[in-house]
Amino acid sequence: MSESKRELASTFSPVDIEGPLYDKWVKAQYFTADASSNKTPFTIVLPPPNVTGVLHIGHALDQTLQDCLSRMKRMKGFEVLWLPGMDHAGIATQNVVEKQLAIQGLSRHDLGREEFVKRVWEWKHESGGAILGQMRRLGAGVDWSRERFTMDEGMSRSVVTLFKKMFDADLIYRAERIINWCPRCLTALSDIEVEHSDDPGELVSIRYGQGENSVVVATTRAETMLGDTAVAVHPEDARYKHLVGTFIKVPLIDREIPIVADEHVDPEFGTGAVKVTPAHDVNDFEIGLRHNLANIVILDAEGKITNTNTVFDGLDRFEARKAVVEALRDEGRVVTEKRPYMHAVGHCSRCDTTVEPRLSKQWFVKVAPLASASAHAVRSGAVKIEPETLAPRYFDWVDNMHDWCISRQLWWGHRIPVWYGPNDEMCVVGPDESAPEGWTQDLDVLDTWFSSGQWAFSTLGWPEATADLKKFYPTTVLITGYDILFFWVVRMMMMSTFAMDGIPPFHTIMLHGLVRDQFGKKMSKSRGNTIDPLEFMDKYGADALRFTLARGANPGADQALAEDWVGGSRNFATKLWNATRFAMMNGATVEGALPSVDSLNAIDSWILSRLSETVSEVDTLLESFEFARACDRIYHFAWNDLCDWYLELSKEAFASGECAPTQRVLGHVLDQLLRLLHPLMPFITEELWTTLTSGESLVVAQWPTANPSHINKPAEKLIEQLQEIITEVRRFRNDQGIKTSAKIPGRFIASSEVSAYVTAMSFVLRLEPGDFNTSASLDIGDVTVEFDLTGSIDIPAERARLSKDLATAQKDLATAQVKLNNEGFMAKAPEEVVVEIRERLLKTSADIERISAQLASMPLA
RNA sequence: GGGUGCUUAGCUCAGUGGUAGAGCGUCUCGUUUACACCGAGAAUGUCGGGGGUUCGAAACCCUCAGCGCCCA
Repeated sequence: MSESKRELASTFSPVDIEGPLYDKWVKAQYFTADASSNKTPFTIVLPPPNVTGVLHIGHALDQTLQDCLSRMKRMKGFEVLWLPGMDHAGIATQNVVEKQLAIQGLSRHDLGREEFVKRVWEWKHESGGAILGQMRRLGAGVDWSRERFTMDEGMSRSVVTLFKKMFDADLIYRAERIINWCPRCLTALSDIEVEHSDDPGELVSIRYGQGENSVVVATTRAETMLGDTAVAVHPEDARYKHLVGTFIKVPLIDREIPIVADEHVDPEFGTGAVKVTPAHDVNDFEIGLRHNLANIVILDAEGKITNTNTVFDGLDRFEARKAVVEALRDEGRVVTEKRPYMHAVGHCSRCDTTVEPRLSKQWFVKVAPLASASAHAVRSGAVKIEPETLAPRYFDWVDNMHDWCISRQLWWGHRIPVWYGPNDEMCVVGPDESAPEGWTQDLDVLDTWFSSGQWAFSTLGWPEATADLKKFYPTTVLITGYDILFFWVVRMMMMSTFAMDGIPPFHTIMLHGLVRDQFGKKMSKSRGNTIDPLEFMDKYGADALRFTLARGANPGADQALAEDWVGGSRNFATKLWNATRFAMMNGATVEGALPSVDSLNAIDSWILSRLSETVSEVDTLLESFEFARACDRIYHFAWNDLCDWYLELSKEAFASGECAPTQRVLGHVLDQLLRLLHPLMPFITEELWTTLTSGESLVVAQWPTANPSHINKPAEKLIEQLQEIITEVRRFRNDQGIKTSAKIPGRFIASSEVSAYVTAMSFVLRLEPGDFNTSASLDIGDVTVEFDLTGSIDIPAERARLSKDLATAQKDLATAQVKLNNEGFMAKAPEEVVVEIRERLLKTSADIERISAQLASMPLA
């Protein structure tokens, strides 16, 4: 890959280098972790993407951050394991294959369960996991030798083992409850798979009963009245006290139902009386339990009215709703109708169908003990949430969790390891056990989260006591979006803590935000503002996309992303490319010892000082997950310090040939900078570094460390002075309309240390010293610059510039004076602040004097 | 309804007590042998409103307004 002294192409083309470099890294097995090493482990498990998914911009962000940390840790000498894989996404995957079958006019029932599952596996082998290839494009340095899938053999064993263990610990039970049912997917859903939105509906008030004993109830789901088994009022509600204990007739079906008193009825809502449909509403179900009400199921699995012996049987729930209201209106029972009436409606997170609360026998995880252990792990400090501002969200969730419905009426997934005997016996069958002859297995499968919740330990070989598990559990840090804190992170916490004898799955949970469009709006297909990371990688390179995402990643905060920003990062890559090219053309080298600090000029000393400061800052920032700020530091060091100033100030040395120390210093600075940037932009840094140093690979190179002996404040101060002088001269030239490229007669009159750098400055400023008659001069502090503008000086422009500077200085002076004249300030402000203000006063006074003199000596026109 | 976050330059965002910053965009000039995916220079903010604490507030406290997110 890296012949020494190879020249870099004049333009940088990401797509040409990225693929081959990634292949090189994988082939060299840099990403393969060694469980037998004695290095300190650093483990990250990749939040497993969905097997049906493609790489979206959120993955790109998530993986960029993980890759950045794991590459840095590898360079720091840790035994890094970043473990990849996918989950089997029960509903989503089944949907994909069912859609394919539908094209042939087939349903999964036509194939039968066994054949259908076989088809799903075939689909997975052929088309599943496109995202894994896309991760390679991004440069994700994961350990492919340890890739896992939630349905693979090892993980399946883990799932069955843990199910049994939890069952034996009374943490899993089967019960008839109201669950969220998707009438399209025909399966139960857990609470978190339901998304609520405020939708327009209709609030209908209906009169039950006759005359004085009638009661008006309000509902948005009129059709459920067919399943009503009570009317409930608040026990203290004077309006209804006399009716409690009496019976009333449900219209249309003429069923007699009791009027019951229940604390949970809100007397303020509607008329204060509510209809109770225990089989089709969670709250009503609770009321039903308290009052021994019958549960009458009036909707079938597909959401059609059933078993009511009315004309409504067979109607879809939404048609039935209209028809029921119509029939009630005909009977004069509709008191009021509010339309539109906004109310919260649950939707299936997979297909958006309105979810139906349904009474059904399902398997549940009893979460209370697990959730409290998970909460404790964070409260006790065993697990840290970054940024900690997001911890309250975590606690909100774990402290108020409902039992978790884990059974799904699907075919694709881990089949529940429970078998039933001929006389309603039941047993849980572990991995190496078999069910009694003639018994049949539960038809349902487990929620996908039940297996992905085990990701942190089952991927390492649990329940076997493997070397991986010993070396790499618990994992070091989990990096994921705050949006799945409740979905996945909490489940990992619960299941890991239980399975691994109380040891939580990670030391730190690092949460990042979501990627939004360039105006900060949420991306969605319907808005049409989605961003395809692959497209950006094609156009600007993976490094550019990564750097842009990392640069936007402020802790816990969402970030906006626009194509222009990615273009900007590409420009940064090109800048680095050209800077390295220029450096190599001028003999930059990493050979030999770095010259001793004392022997260096201030320019070389300064860049080494800035490098050390940058290395130290970036290291601290990355260790504390401050990706955005780390990127910013590197960007400004590379572009401003290195390219704008150091390279420019060194050009004179290169031109003169007296540049041996500078060649070595420049080689060192680039070497260190490329190392520092490698975790963020792995491809271009690798290409440049191997070319510059002939080293094997940055992936396994050592992470840079700050050198305290390189910190040189006097040199920094001096270079700042040079920068000020150069900037002032440039301003002057600009105001005088002199082209940047034009060489003009100019010389410095400087005492002090500055005088040693007048040649370098003259080179940068294109000033030619020599004998000439001064026609204009510029005072900058204690340095004067004289020019020969052959009489063509633009007086008004110069006067305007000086006047502006004068105004600024006068304003600064006034501010400083006010402070120093303030008794409170003088008495209470810390000494160093007072000193600072005094210095400011002196400097601005001197500036004012100088500028005033210049203005005074200037002709008026 | 409960909780929580945000409001700083045209846009997107940093900035947790001492003269307001970045990237992009805008304006002027410029093909100077690393780079026009560039260089030089410039403009732009009563830091959402009001009150308070403090010698000093974008930052701390109170309050109002607007926007967002999570949960019900």
